[in-house]
Amino acid sequence: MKNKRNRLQVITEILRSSVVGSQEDLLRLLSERKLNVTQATLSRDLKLLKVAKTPLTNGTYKYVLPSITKTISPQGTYNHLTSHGAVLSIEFSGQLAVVKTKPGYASAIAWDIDNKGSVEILGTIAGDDTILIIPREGVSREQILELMDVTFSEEK
Amino acid sequence: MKNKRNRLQVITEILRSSVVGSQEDLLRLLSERKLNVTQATLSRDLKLLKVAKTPLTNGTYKYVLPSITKTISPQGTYNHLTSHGAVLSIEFSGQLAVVKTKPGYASAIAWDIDNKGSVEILGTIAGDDTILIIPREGVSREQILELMDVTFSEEK
DNA sequence: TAATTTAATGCAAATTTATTCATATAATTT
DNA sequence: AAATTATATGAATAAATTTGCATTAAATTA
Repeated sequence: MKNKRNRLQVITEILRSSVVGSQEDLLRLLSERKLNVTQATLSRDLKLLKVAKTPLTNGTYKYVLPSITKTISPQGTYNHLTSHGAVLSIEFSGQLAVVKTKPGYASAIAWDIDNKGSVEILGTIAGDDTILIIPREGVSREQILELMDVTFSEEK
Repeated sequence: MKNKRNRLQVITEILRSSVVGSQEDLLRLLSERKLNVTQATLSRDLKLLKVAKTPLTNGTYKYVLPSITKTISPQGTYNHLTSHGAVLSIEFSGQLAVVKTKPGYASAIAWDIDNKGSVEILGTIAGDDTILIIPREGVSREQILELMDVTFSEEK
């Protein structure tokens, strides 16, 4: 149904603010907020959000969210972009964007990005399977995502 | 018995260098190295080592070591690291770290860094004798140095 | 609008992981 | 050294998680 987006959001909020050790616990916390799903759905949600289960020093476990920026549009543009082709993921660190590609594809893709001639992007550096994008100052992450989406959705 | 210490060591080495998605897989990899235990023991070992199970983008899972390896934490500076071997220097510029290596070594070393699977590092780009390391947001220079130290001081 | 495709979800089975209980080995104490 | 205590481990089992299949709702297309 259409609660998914919201549910994912609530899950990240919960995991950010409390120690949850099992999917059943999470299930309870969700139902307290009137979100009723089954544990199976939760398993899929956590997989989607890339939430890891990690042991704590006190002998229990905790579900932990991937570091900060990853959750931008879990379903939106960037899946679109990564679902097909050689671009595997895009993540951000500060002003920079890091694009992961299939091995060997990076320079080819970087060329595409460069030749798009967007003012938003100052330049790129490509390795074998990684591209570093240096955006111009003041350019937002969303703008970059948008740009990448446009750049790569054409050729699908 | 008294193989425990050794076994834990081997487990960390395996997890550091390959993608392991289940305890059964790990079981197999261990027995290839003549270490035969049951899954129960493995579960305890992983708990002890605080190894987390995290979903990957490709739909599978991976066991990842905690990033701050407190078990072996040599506080030796990085000349420890650079004193022998192919890594010549590490310097920082803004958020980025630049590693200088002997000519030709960069990609090999970058591979090691990548396969350490540390959350702190978003990705690396290697040329011939230079590696660019892109740390995740909020990661300090000290953390990177520490990480590099652990990665390269241990076995080599 | 009807037909078709796609996405979300529950249920139940399968798989994976954690734990209980029993036992053996090593370490410590008397 | 014997007795006691602590640690490590396997076998079996329990608990937790993941997945295949079926179904329904939503979106898309004809």
